[in-house]
Amino acid sequence: MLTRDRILQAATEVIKQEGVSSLTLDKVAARAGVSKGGFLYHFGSKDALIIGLLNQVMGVLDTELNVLADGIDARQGAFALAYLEYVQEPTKAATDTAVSILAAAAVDDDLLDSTRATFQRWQDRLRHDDGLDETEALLARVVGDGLWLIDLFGLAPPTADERRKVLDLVSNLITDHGAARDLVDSAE
Amino acid sequence: MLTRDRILQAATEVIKQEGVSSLTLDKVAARAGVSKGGFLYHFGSKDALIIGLLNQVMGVLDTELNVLADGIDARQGAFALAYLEYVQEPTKAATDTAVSILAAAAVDDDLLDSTRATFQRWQDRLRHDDGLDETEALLARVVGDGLWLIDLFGLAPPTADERRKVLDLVSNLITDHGAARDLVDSAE
DNA sequence: CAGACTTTACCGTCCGGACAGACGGGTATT
DNA sequence: AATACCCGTCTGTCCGGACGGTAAAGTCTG
Repeated sequence: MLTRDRILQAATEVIKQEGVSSLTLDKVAARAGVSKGGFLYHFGSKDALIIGLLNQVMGVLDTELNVLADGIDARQGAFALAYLEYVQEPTKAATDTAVSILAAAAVDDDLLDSTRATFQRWQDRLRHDDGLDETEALLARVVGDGLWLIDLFGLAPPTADERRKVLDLVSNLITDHGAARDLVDSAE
Repeated sequence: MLTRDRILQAATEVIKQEGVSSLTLDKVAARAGVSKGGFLYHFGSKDALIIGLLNQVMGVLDTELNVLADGIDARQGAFALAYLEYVQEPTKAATDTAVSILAAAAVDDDLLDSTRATFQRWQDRLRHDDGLDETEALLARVVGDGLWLIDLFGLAPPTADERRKVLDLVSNLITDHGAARDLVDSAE
C-alpha cells in the first residue's frame, strides 16, 4: 500500500477513534508508520492533508453513487433512489465522508469549497437530469443528508427498521408519483 | 448585560465569523471585553464554555419549539409541524445551535451527550405524543435536520422557494394523511 | 549519479490553564 | 460613623506543553 494512502487512512482512523481535535500531524504520521518529515513530503501542510482526504472520499462517493444509479431500473429518479439507498445504512464511504467534512469545517471552512461544488453538481443532476419533479428531487437529497447528519453527530439515530421505513416512504413517493394514496396506506 | 452572557455571545460570534479553529480563550475574552482571568472566573475551562453554549442555545430552541407547537392548531403532528416551520428559514437560534454543536464535536465529542439526550426527547415526543404515524414523525425530523445540516456546511443550500415547497410537501403529508393524492397533485 | 523518498533534529508560536493579587460593595463590630 | 473584614468579580502575567512547519542529511533504487 502506498505511503500516501496509508496516511489518508490513518487520518480517518484518528478522527473516528479520537475525534477531530486529535487530528495532529504527529499522530497521523505515527499511525501511518512514517516519520513526521515523511508525512510532510506527501502532504505539505495540514490543509493539504484535509484536501486530500476530501478529494479521495468524495471521489469514491461520487463513483459509487453513479454505479448505484446505473444499476437502478426506474423510469425516473434513478439518481435520487441511489442517493437514498446509499444512506440506508451507514456505510464506510459515507462515514469517512462525514468525518472528513467535519474535520475540514473544524480546521478551515474554505477547505469545503470543492465539496460544495460536488454537492451542487449532485443537486443539479437531481433537478434536471433525473426526470423528477423539482420538489421531490430536493426532498430526496434533504432526507439523505438528514440521516447522514444524524449519524455524524449521533443525534438520536433511528433504528435500521425505522430508517428503512422512512426511505421506503420517500422512494415510493418519488417513483410512484400518482399512487401516493397506496403508498401512504401501505406505510401504516 | 451580564458578563457571562456577553462571553457566550462573543463565543458564538467568534465561531461564526472566524471559524471553529479560532475559538480560543483569549479571543473570546477579548471580544467579550474581559480579561482572560475574568473569562476563567465564569467558565473554568474551554469545555465548560462549550457546555454553557450548548445549554443556553438548546434551551432557547426547546422553548421556542414548544411555543410554536402550542400555537399550531392541528388534530395531530403539532410538534412535527413546529419542527418543520422552524427550519423554514435559518433563524438565529438555529444557526447558533448549529455552530455550537459543530464546536462541541470539534473539541470533544462527549460534550454532545446532553444535546443527544434533548434530541432523543424530541424524537420520543414526535413518536408518542404527537398523534403521528411513526414513520411520518421520523420523516419530519429527518427533513428538518437535513435542511439544517445543509445550511450548517453550506452544501448547495436550496432557495427559499424550494425550501418552502419541500416543507409544504412534508407538512401536507403529515396533516392530511388520507389525501396524499391531492397533495402530490398540488405540488406539481 | 540522480531523484524519489524518508529520517532526525530543531524552532517559534500559540494555547489552555494557573495564580497572585486588586477593586469595590456590602456587612458586622466597635 | 468609622473601622475592619469578607467575598464575588475581575486583572495581568506567567508557564509548560503541544503543535505546525523547516532544514538538512541520509537511504534506497534505477
